[in-house]
Amino acid sequence: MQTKLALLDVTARLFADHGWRGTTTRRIAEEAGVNEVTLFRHFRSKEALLTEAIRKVATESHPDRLPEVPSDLRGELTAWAAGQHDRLRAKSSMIRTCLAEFEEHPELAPVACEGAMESMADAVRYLTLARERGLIGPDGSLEAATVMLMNAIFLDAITRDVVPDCQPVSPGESIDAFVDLSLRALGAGEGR
Amino acid sequence: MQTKLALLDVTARLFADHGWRGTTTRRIAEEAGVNEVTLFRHFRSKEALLTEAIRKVATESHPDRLPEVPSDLRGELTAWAAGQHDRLRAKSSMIRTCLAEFEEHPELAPVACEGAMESMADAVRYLTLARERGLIGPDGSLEAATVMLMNAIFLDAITRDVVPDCQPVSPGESIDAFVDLSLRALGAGEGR
DNA sequence: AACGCCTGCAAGTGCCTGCTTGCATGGTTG
DNA sequence: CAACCATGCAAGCAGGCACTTGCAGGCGTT
Repeated sequence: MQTKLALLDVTARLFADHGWRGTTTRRIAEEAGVNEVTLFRHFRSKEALLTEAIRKVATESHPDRLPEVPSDLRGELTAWAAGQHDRLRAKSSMIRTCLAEFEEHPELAPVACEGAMESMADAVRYLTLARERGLIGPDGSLEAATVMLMNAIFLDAITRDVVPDCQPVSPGESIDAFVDLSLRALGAGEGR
Repeated sequence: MQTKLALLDVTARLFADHGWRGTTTRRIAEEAGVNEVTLFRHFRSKEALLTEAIRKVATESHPDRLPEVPSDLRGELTAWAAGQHDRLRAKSSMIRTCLAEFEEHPELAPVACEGAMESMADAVRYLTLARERGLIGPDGSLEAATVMLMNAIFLDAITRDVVPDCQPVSPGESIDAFVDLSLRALGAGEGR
C-alpha cells in the first residue's frame, strides 16, 4: 500500500513540474525508490497512474468556507481570500500544468474545476445574505463580483511564482486591495 | 525565406497545442511540408527553432491603447477590455502552454509578459487622467483596480475554451460586468 | 556553360520511451 | 513447513526522439 501511495505522490509532483510527456515511468520509479516493473504491477499503464495521481490531488483538499452568517464583512472576506490564495499557490504548478494539458486530456477538466465551483457558490450565498442584511448596497451583480474577485485571486496565485516581476505588490497587499475594491463596487460601508 | 516562415508558423501552432516535448521536429517538418533535414538547415536545433517561434508570436501583435484623453469612461474602457479579451483569447492556447513551460524554460517569461506590462501602464495613465478630471472619485487604488480588472479579463480569456462550464456567462456579459464593477469601485458616475 | 544555393531523399547514429517476460528473493500468513 | 504475495533484477521489445551524413536534382545569376 505504501508503495502505491509513494508512486502516486511522486507522480503528482513530477507531472506538476514536467507535464504529461515529461513524466516518464523510469523517472517516477527512480524517484519513488522502486523498480520500474513494480510501477506496472500496481497500475496497468502510465495513463492510469497519471489520472489517478491527478485526481487524488484535485480531490484531497477542500476549500475553506465563508461563515454561515456574515458579520465582519471585510475581515471575513479577506481571511477567506487569503486562504484561497494560499491553497491555490501551493498547487500553482499543478494548476498551470493542468491548464495546458486539458487540451490533450480533456477528461481531467471537470474534476479540476469542481473546487472552484463550490467556492463560487459559497461566496454568492454569503454575499446574498450580506445584501439582505443591508451590509452591502442593492446594486451590482453578486455573481459577477464573485467571479471577478476569484479570477483576480486565482491568476495572482498561479502566476506569482513564475512571472514575479509582473506582479507589482506583495500577495497580502494585492488580496487586501482586491477585497477592498470588491466591497467598494458592491457599495459596502456606505449604508452601514 | 518562405520555408523559414512556414516552419516558424507551424512550430508556434504545434507548441501551443502540444507543448515543448510534444512538438517534434518530425511533425513540424511534416506539417510544414518540408523535409526534416531542411528544418535543421534553417535552425541549428529544435531549441533554437522553438524559442524563435515563440518570441515571434509574443512580439508580433501590439495591444490596443486607451484614448489619450478620457471622455466616455465606460464606453472606452469596455471597448478596450473587449479588445484585450479578444487578443488574449486568440492566443489562449499558446499562453496556457507557456505558463506551464516557464518552469522548464524560464528564459521565455520576460518576453511573454511584456505586453501585459505595457497595457497595465497605459490603463493606469488613463485612469489617473480620469481622476484628475473628476470622472472617478478620489478613493481607491488605481493600480490595484487595473490589476484586478486585467487579471479578471486575462483569466476569463485563457480558461474560456478549456473549462467552459466554469464560466457562467458569455464573454460580452462578463466583460461588461467587470468594467461595471471596476467603475463602481472607483466611484464613477457619482460626482459626474 | 558553370557556379552557388536551396531542397529532397535514404540511411543511420545513439538515446529514450512505454511496456513485457522470466526468474530469484524475502516476509507474512496459514 | 508450505503457500502466497510483493518486490527486485536483468534483459529485451518496437517505436520514437533529435540530429547527422552523403548524394543528387533544380533553380537563377553570371
